[in-house]
Amino acid sequence: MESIGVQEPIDHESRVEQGDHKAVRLWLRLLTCTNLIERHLRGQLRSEFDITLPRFDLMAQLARESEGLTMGDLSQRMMVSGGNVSGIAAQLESEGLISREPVQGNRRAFCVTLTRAGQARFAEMAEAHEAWVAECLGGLSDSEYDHMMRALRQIKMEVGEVER
Amino acid sequence: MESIGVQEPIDHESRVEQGDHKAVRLWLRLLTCTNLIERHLRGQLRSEFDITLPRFDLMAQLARESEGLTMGDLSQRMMVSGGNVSGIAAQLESEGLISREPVQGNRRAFCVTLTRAGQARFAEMAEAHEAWVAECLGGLSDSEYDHMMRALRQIKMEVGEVER
DNA sequence: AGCAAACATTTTATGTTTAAAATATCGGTC
DNA sequence: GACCGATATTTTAAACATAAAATGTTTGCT
Repeated sequence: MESIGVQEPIDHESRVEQGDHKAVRLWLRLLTCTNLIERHLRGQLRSEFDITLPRFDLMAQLARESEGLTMGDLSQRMMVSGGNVSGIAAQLESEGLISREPVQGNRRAFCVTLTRAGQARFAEMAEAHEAWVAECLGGLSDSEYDHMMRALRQIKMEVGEVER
Repeated sequence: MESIGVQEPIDHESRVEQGDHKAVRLWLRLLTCTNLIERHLRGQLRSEFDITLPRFDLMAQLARESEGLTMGDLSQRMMVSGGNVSGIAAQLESEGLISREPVQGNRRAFCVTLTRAGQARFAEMAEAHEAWVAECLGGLSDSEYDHMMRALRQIKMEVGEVER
């Protein structure tokens, strides 16, 4: 016997119905797109570099700050909980890709930086990552790109206001 | 002592630098927005209804299909693995919000439906959920909304092509 | 009928993520 | 200098997520 529901390929967005309002429809499409891209990147990182997306993300933060970042900085920038960063950083440290050194004057904090090996490894990955993202998003025209950027900036602001 | 990096509010997008290309910049902004909204909804569902987002999502699928869905249908529509659905469904079932009954003619499959209690509970939550989403996305003009919807559809198609 | 392949689901092992509690440090106040 | 609230991090427990193996069912083929 067949599956009970529809047979076509289905995702968050396809199942929207009449009763749903515009905002919800947009939200589900946004969620679907982001999930699809994230899943793609995750798979590529795994198959090409045997690394997870969170680990790559942590290294990306450090690559942009040669001075290093504290655990709290990383938590904020990666938008994940502090406990999560602890775990991810522990793994990267054991692989020799990052180092955590005490901050003089504040014994609570660590200064996390990419090791030389980490820098080299990240450089490889970043190039591939950028190409993968371009495959997904590079097809937009300049105008579409600008519209998206503008709309997303506004959305970000509104969520920020709602949250307080 | 202060945090090592910048002091301003920071997220995925703010830390983009010159070297990054357009596609990456758009991707990070997309990711930031989706994460912010998802986090907001997750928190609201938790504080207002003491339910998690995955459980809400599963119930939302069922609410749209009064005939019920199989576990496989749910897995496809929620875009998560089958094993994951098993766990989430088990919890909802133990709370009496969904029921799983055998499908006549196919003893492998279950037909999962919302119980009467589940329907009532979901109706409350859906109304609040829609309002929360509207708070986040309702500020866009019709034109911006249309642009977003169109661009996202195209992105979805391109990712689909890349994936094969 | 017998058998292989596909299907629907659950189980298992592993890993991620969060919120909250625990630990330790810092800064200021009295 | 002792206390208290804020800060930085780690640990813990529970939920979530995946892939892969296991279980049982169905379908098609000979």
